[in-house]
Amino acid sequence: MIVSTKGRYALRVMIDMAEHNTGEYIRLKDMAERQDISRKYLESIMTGLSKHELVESAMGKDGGYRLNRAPSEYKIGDILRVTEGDLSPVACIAKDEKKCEMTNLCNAYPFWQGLAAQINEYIDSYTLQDFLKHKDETTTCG
Amino acid sequence: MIVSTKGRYALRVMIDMAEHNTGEYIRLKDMAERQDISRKYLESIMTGLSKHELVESAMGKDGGYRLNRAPSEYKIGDILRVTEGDLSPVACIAKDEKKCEMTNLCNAYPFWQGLAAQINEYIDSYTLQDFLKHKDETTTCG
DNA sequence: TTAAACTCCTATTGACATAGTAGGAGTTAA
DNA sequence: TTAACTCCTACTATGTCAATAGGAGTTTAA
Repeated sequence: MIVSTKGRYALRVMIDMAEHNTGEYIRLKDMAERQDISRKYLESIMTGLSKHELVESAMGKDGGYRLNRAPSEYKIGDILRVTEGDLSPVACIAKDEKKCEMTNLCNAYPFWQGLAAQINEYIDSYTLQDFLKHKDETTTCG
Repeated sequence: MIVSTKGRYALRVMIDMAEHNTGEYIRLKDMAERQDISRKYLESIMTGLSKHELVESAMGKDGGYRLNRAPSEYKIGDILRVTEGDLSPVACIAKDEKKCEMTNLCNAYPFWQGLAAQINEYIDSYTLQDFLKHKDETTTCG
């Protein structure tokens, strides 16, 4: 599995935020309820998104999270890469993998690189805007 | 990770068999040594490939495994799907997954379906023939 | 006919990642 | 000052991965 629950939740929540994008901070509690995700678990996801500056957070009463930029400025790839850490389809491609000593011998290596490129190209070809209900009809998702 | 060690080994071994494709049965021991894979672990991989009729096996002395058809008749996707079982990039797309009750609500679902389609298209666009050293130069991998 | 060389089958194991849970400390606006 | 939040660290149950282990069954050649 290339994208875990965490990544799927992150995407859903970001869509949720785009749909409720009034400029006000959105309460974590509300997002958790709408998306049927445990409040505690969603917390850890939002912290990650916030640290990577995909969202802004505000503490205290009337605090919460809000988007940083227009929905069309969020590539889905950015959201997934931040929450998942690594989207490599195979271990021997992953960044933190100690360089596979068979790389030069392995006929399959370029094949895996090509697959990774395909995947990143796809997920970077959509933005949050594409997931909004009243979106531009010229782009359809999937 | 969409493709585990098992799938990568399976591909490497199938390439190995294509490179030593004389019509004779190839000893598991030899493949394991050439590819630096544990004999016992490779056993379980070969059993799977054999059960799905991607290779033929012969027991007893001078037994082993051999390809069933020409290297150009093996789509990489077939090899990977058989050994990995499921290549879905996300759990909510997987065949054996109990149907996600949010499917109709979830704006992201078609996006994931599209990603799965991309991946399958890519891995089905190559065959074992593309990995042979003296291959036709018009197709290059990766 | 016997034994070598192989495939085939069913556990078992250690390591790691996933998907949360738990509890509380810190922050801010009303 | 207190309610309602975010933020932080640690813990746990479950499952999958990547093997390993041991032996049963099969076939061919000497």
